[in-house]
Amino acid sequence: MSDTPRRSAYHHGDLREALLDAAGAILREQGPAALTLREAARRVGVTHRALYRHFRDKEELLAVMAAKGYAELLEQARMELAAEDRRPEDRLLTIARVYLRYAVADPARYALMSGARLNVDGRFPELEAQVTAGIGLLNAELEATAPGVTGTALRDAGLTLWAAMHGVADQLNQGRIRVKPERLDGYSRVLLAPVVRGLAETLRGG
Amino acid sequence: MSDTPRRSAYHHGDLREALLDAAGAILREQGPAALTLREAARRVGVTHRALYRHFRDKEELLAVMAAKGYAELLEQARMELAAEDRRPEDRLLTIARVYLRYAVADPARYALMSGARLNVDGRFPELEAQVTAGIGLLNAELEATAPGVTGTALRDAGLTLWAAMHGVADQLNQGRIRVKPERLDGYSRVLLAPVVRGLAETLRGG
DNA sequence: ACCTGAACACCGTTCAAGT
DNA sequence: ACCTGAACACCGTTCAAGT
Repeated sequence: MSDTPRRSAYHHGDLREALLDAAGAILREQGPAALTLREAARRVGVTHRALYRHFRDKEELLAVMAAKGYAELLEQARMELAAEDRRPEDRLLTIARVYLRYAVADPARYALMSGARLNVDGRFPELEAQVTAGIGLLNAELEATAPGVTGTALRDAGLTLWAAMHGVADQLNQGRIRVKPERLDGYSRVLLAPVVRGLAETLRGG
Repeated sequence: MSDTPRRSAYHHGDLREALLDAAGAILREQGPAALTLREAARRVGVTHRALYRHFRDKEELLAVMAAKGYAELLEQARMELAAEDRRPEDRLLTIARVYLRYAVADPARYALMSGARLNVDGRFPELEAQVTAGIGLLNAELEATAPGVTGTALRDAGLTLWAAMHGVADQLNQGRIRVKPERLDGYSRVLLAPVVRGLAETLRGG
C-alpha cells in the first residue's frame, strides 16, 4: 500500500540483479524503445545515477542481459538434448525447436541478443564466450551427421544452420510467419528440416 | 567558402529527397545511432522543424528509406536474373548473391530494412508492397526448381530460403563471418547451396 | 506553401557531494 | 561502499508565428 520505494532492499549487493530483472521486464512488457536506464532505476526505486555503480554505461547493461540470455538458451538446449537421444538430424532439429521457442517467447530480448554487435573491440568477452559456446554445441551435433568432416566444412555448415534458425526467428517475430503457439514446433520442423537435410548431404560429400 | 546554409536550393520540392539522401549518408557513414532528424536537417541546411512538412515523424522517414532500399535491391536482382539464364538452382543462388552484396554494401541500411517491423498496423503499405514483391520474385524462381508444387509448400520453402539469406547477411555484418570482398560471392554460394539443394529436393517430394 | 523560433518532456552521462 | 542532486548536451515533437 505504501508508495515509498523500498530502497533498503538493495543494500546487500542485489541492486545489480534487481536492475537486470527490471530491465528485462521493461524489454518484455514494453519493448526496446522503453528500455531506458532511468526507467529501470525507477522500477527498483532508486535514482538513475545509482546504476552507474554497477554498470559502466547502458551498453554494458545490455551486454550483460544478452550474455545471460545466451546462457539460458544454451542451458535449455543442453537439457532438451540430454532428454532426447535420437538420430543426429533430429537432434539438430531439437536445437532449432529450442532456439525458436526461446526467440518467440520474448522477441525484444531476442532482438537484443541477435542485434547490433555489442561486443565491438572485444569489450564484453563474457558475451562472446556464450556465443562461442553456442556455436560449439551446434557444430558438435552437426559433426555427428557426417563423422570425420573437416574443420572448415563443418564450420560453414554450422554458420548456415545458425543463419537459417536466426532468419526464421526474425520472420516469426516480425509477424511474417504467423503460427499458433501449439504449432510452432511442428512448423519449425517443416521450415528447417530441408536445411538440415541439404547440409547433412553436402557434408557427407554429395 | 561561405558557411551560410544554402536554403534557396530546396524551394522546388526537392527538400524531401535531399533529406532522404542526407539520412542515408548519415546511416552509411556514422551508423544508426547517429541518424537523428536534427542531424539530417543540419546536413541539408534547414531547421529540424522543416522536416515535419515532408514526413509525419521519424518512423515515416525510416519507412520511406527502407522501402527505397527494397526497391533498389529488387531492381538489382531483376537485372542480374535477366543477364543470366541458367538452371533454376543457379538462379536462386544469383538472388542470394545480389542479396548478400546489397546487405554488406551498407550494413546500417540493411539493418534498417530487416530490423524491427516498421509497418505495424499497416502504417506503411508501400514498404510492405516492396517486401511482398521480393517474396514473389523468390517464390517464382523457387517454383522453377520443382514445377507444380502446391502453394503452401512453395511459400514455406521461400520463407526458409529468405530466412537463410537474411541470417547469413546478419552474420556477415556482425563480423562473425569474415570474408574479403572479392570472395563474398563464392562464399555465399558455399553457405547457401546446401540450403537450395535441400529445399529443391524436398519440394520435388523427397 | 514552406520554413523558423521557442518550448516541453524526455534521454545518457558527468561532477560534486551526501551518509 | 553506495547512493543522491543538480547540471549538461543531446533527442523527437508540439505550438504559434513568420514570409
